[in-house]
Amino acid sequence: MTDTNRPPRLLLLDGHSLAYRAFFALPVENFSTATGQNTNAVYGFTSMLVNVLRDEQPTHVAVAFDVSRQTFRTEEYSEYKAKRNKTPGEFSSQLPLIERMLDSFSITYIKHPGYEADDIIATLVTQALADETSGLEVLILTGDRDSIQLVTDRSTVLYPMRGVSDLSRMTPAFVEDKYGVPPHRYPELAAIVGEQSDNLPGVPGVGAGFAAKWINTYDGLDNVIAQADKITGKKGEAFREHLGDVIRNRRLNALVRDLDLGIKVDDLVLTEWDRASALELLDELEFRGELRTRIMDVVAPNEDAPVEAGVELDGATLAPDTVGAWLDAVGAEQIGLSVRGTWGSGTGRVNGLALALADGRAAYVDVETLTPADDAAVAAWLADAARPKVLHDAKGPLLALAAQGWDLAGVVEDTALAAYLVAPDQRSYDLADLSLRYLHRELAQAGDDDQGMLFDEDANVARSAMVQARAALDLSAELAGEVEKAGGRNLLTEVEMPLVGILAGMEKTGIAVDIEHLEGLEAHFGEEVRGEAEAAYAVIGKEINLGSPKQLQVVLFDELGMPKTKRTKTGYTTDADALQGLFKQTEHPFLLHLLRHREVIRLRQTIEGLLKTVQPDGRIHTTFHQTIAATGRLSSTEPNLQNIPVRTEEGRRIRESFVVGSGYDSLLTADYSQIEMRIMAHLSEDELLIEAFRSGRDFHAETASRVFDVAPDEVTPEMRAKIKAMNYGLAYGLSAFGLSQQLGIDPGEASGLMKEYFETFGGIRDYLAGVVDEARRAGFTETIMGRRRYLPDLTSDNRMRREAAERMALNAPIQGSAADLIKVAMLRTDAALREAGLASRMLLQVHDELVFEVADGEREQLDALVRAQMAGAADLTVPLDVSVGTGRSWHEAAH
DNA sequence: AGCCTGACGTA
DNA sequence: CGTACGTCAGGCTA
Repeated sequence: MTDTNRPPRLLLLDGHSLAYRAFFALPVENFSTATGQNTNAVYGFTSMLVNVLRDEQPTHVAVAFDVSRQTFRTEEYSEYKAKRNKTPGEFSSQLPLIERMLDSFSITYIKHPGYEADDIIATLVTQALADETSGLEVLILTGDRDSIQLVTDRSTVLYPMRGVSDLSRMTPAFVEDKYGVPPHRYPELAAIVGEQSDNLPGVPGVGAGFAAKWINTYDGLDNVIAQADKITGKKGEAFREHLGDVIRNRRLNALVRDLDLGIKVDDLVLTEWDRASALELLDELEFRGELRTRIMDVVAPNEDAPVEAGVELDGATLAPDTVGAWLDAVGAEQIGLSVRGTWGSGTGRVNGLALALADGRAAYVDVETLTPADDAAVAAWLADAARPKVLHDAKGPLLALAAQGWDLAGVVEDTALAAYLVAPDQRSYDLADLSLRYLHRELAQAGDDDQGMLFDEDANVARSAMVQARAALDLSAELAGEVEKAGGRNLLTEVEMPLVGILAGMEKTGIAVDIEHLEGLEAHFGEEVRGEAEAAYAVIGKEINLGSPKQLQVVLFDELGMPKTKRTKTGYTTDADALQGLFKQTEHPFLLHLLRHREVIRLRQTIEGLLKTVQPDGRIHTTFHQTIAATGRLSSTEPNLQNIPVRTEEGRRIRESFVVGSGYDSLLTADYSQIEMRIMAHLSEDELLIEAFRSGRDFHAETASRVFDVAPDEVTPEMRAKIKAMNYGLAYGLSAFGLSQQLGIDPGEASGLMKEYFETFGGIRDYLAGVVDEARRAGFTETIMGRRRYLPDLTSDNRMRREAAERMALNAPIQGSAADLIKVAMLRTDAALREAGLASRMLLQVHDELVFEVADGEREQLDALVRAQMAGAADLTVPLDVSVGTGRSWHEAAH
């Protein structure tokens, strides 16, 4: 907890020297984003900064940077710092990122042409210490020893000892103890000894010990120089010989203390930081986990800064039998709702409900102590569509409430979905963040006594729930304009929000599992895992962990001397492709056992994972996430039912375990065929492609016949396979190299194939190029329904980043439009099921496929209904082809 | 314990 | 040097 009366403390950082240290301390290969931006220096610098902010609680902060290598020192002595390695580009590219990080923390950074960061720091220290009445303490965090001269009773240097975590606290006593001279004499000592890192040679053969002795004996370097002939021995001789160097060193290592920075210490007060832009940058840099949390915990708003009006919540836990009256008083006003409880795996419970209004009124309903009258009032209010409610992520609450026997209607805004449409790549509009901001303000306003209690006391469960309810309401207002601007209103109210109830239903229903069948498979594959492992050990004559790429590399490349495969960050890949390649070259039997071992252990793992998630009702209840995938797709977790094996025969046996539940007739699967290519045909308006789809014939064969200019019945399987790969790869931004890899043909042939393809389908070529151009211009891509994805990297100077963004720009409208389409299909199907009064139900969505459980006697009707609703989900220039199958299991229902 | 990496399953 | 996801085991660092 922060102390409002804490003493003023100025923290100064040498941005350049710290970042430079971090750059060499942290292995660059372990710190880079998916797009190739190195981040080790940003990471290390930020980590040091945040730790010091946390541990030292400064009130004022500034970061100084060097502008360039050219300073008055290099003018005076051209060799100054010349021995330093040429600054690597991997380092320089990170400096702007550090500046952006500081911007978002609202921390001032300062550069001054012709001078070094050290001089800026020295100037600020001098200013800060000049006013003796202010009581300002100074901390200097730097990796440059020149700053030791700035140490006084009121200013301390924090010097990183090794890596970026250990800081040595250099007080006057510490300096004197370590170097034998007081801080202000340190540069005199350094002048004699020299400074390797600045390429300032000192007196050969003279170390810190002798230098300190001379300085102390003669009272300062000036006197040592004046009485230089009194020093005897070889060292004295050397000193006299290198006197020029010493004098030059002393002149160069003196820090400039009177720069005109145009900034005062008072200007450096820490103010509230820009949370949204910080989060955005953390996302961009892919800083997750520990550092991210540390940043969020530490860089809190400062109480001295002007604070936005805190949330004024006038509310408490409602007394028995007063719930109805409270709700009546609210009437039809919009209300923020936060549900406390648990949900998932097909069940849930509610502990409490928090309600908040824009005018500050709030209430908490403790579900444990509800009277029957309260219960009825809550139930009626929740179910009343005319009482508008705002929630953040309504699906969980919906499930918890349903478990309690309560219906939820009148949800006018789900802020999690609104935020997703505004910023699908980010997690910036996080309700937890907004609530936390509010709680921090509450803490700042509350007395010191109850600060620590706010989070765990019972009353505070209610309090924080109400704050959260209010935060949802405020977030909704904050996002409203953004949603309009992003053109997402229609998607939000017509697609994403209505989908929530359907997903909740699917999760609650789950899918039945044949446990015995799964257990049989587990035993079967388990047997083979052991067999293959033994066979593999026998071949190489020892037992290793076959699941360890590290140990495998030793065996394959060192002991068996196989040719090196493609590089990974940590060595050479042992993935299935590479192992197959190695087998072709070496025919070593170990590889076959290893590959097979991988395959069966994976199958066994999948089965074990599934078995663990089967609930007491004999069904698996996945969780669908609606705000994860940047393109608009759903994702599925715990377990992921969108990646159940299907490609191999053995994999499909796992699909046999997903079966129709008791009381139902069968499973039905319905999927779109070539949905992405159809969308591409629609968006590109390529006549030939549209014609290919309208013909209703084998699409890949049809396109192959066009590309190779042969009659449809002369298309060979090879031709078809090549064009099929091309068709699928197009929407991903496939390169000639990638295509050649996949088809196992030479890059030249692949390149020729692509050229031929694009000449045949000119509309596709123009469309793909146009999509990227337009996205670069607008800053985002758009799907058929107007779902956006922002891609700022399209204008990046970094080729890797830019090209990665270009591939995303190619793919997002296509994958995203397909996502739009199947979401609409789900809504239409759900509505039609209800309209028709059918008991059949939707269970799963797998991107282009829906799985249903068919009620007795509804098979034909459901088949027709689903076909119609899926095919009619959009009106494209090409037909939407839907294939349907039914069977006892998911496998049998496939077609 | 928590995080990262490689490997691999799906559309 | 192909987009979008989630999960697992191994192994490193705290």
